[in-house]
Amino acid sequence: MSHSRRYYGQYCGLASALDIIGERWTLLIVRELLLGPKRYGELLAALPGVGTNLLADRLKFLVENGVLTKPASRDQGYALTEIGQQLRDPVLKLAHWGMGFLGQPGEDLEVRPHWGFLAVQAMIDQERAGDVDEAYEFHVDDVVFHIHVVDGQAKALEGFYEGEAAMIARTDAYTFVEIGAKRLTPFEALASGRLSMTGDVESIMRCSVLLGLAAGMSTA
Amino acid sequence: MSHSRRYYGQYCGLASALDIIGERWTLLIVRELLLGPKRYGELLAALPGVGTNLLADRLKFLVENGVLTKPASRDQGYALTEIGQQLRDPVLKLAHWGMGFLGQPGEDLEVRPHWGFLAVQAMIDQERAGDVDEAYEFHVDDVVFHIHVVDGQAKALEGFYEGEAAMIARTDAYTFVEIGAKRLTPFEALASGRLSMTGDVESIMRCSVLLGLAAGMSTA
DNA sequence: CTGCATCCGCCTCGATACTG
DNA sequence: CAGTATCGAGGCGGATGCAG
Repeated sequence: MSHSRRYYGQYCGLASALDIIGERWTLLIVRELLLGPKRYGELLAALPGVGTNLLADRLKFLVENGVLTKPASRDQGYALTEIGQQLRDPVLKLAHWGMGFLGQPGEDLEVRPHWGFLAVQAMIDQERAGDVDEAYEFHVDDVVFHIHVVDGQAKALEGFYEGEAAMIARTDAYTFVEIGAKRLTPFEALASGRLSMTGDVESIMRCSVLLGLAAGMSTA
Repeated sequence: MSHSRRYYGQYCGLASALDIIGERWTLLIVRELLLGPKRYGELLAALPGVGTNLLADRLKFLVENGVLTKPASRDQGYALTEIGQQLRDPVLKLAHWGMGFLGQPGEDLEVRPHWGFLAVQAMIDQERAGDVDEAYEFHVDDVVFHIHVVDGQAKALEGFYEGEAAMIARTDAYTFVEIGAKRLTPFEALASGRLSMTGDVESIMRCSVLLGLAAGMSTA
């Protein structure tokens, strides 16, 4: 029973938030669960380097504090509660901010295709959602997700779009994140064959604008 | 000389962000600097419990990574860079989320009046900014700040409003944060004399709505 | 085999003392 | 006033053990 966890002891919202999700690994656990419920083993696999005890501790603590729910049955997983889901917005904002610090692709950095799904959610600038009804589909390695723009609102969803996507982009996880980090422009990725896109040119432009990738391309 | 700091080693925006601002105390340092430049000693005073060496380490690291600038002259302080300022949004979102976890006022919890300024910024829901041009002034202990709503945009600013505020609220730091945490309604605070308000009733209502405090009051 | 608890070496943290 | 040096305590990471 590990009592006497380190608290900041400040009557302030931020300090209070950090008392819950400020410890090492915690927000990365949340990141994984933002993409859907996951079992203990799946989390362990998605978080290389985490200690098994530490993961168990974090999960217990988050359950106790109403951020997560325990697996209901054997074949389910930990899931975010309503309160936990409310971390989506701040986490995406942090992720967006952090993209500017992504280092060299290099060596021992882990990449997972489904992180691309989070990257896209982080990159979406709702203010730039045009007044159209169309979808952009992304195939990152073996993971598929899409953005559906309708009524001036852009939503990111897992899986294929139920209908015909106005654009389909195919790439690998590494290239995808690299584009998000603006270490690589979509144009360069296309030219080097690491990215392929099909669809309407104007749709591609609208998608680029939506994701803040339009710099360096001809302005629409 | 910080050797071999702990990194997550994931090619992901969130992990990358946490490599920069994920360590203990770092986001609280950012919180303080969001309210303006501060010197080493001021930070030390605003962060009870932080070690002097740790504060120095964090500051050096944040400067090296372009989040902060060193004090330009002796009588200035550390300041956020452009990149550092971009943490405002995610930090405010986190602070807002964390208000739900604020514990009992109790005993040894530190409170600072200027945290109320951050709390207000975190509570503002821009979507609910009405189509008016008015300001709400807050006097929290000896700290004064105000919200100015104009063109459907609400801005929080330090100091007095240059003009006549449509509402003036006076309270102490503890009560203020307690209201933000929704452990206390403005109505209860008024009744117990811990909060006093002057101004137009409709303006007070609009301010309450803007800050998400209208629940339990008559809907406008 | 999955899900977690226990143990241990190491590194970070927090407090104090010290220096420019 | 603004940091640096040092050291005990405890959180972290990896290996291992154990129950369902």
